[in-house]
Amino acid sequence: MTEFQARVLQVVRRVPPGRVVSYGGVAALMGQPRAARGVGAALRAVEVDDDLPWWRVINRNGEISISHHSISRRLQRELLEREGVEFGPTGRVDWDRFGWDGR
DNA sequence: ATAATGACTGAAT
DNA sequence: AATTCAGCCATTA
Repeated sequence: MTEFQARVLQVVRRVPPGRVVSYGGVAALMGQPRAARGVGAALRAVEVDDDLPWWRVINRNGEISISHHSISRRLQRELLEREGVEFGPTGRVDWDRFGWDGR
C-alpha cells in the first residue's frame, strides 16, 4: 500500500451514500488537483475491502469509467442505483443533484 | 531507471 | 453537445 493510495482511500471512504465524486474531485480533495489519473490507477491497484465505496467514484461527465470488458462495470451502476443515484437517458449522472463536494 | 498503460481532464474543434 | 488532443500521474512490467 503506497502513501498515495492510502490518501485516495481516505477520501473515497468519506463519500456519502447516494452521492458521487469524480476522479479529479478526489484528487482535489487530496490537495493534488492534477492527479485524477493517478486516482484511477490507485483504485485499480488497491485491494477493495467492505469499507471502501469505490463505486461512488465516476468520471467528470457523470459516466462510469470502468473499461467495458470489465464485469464490475455493470455492478457499479447497480450499486449506485441501489442507493438512489439516478442515471439519465444517456447513462449519465447529474452533478447538481448527486455530486459530492467534500462536505 | 525506463517505458508502456489507462477506473482522467480541460481546452479546442 | 460530441469528439479530439495533449498534458498529467501513479502503477506495473
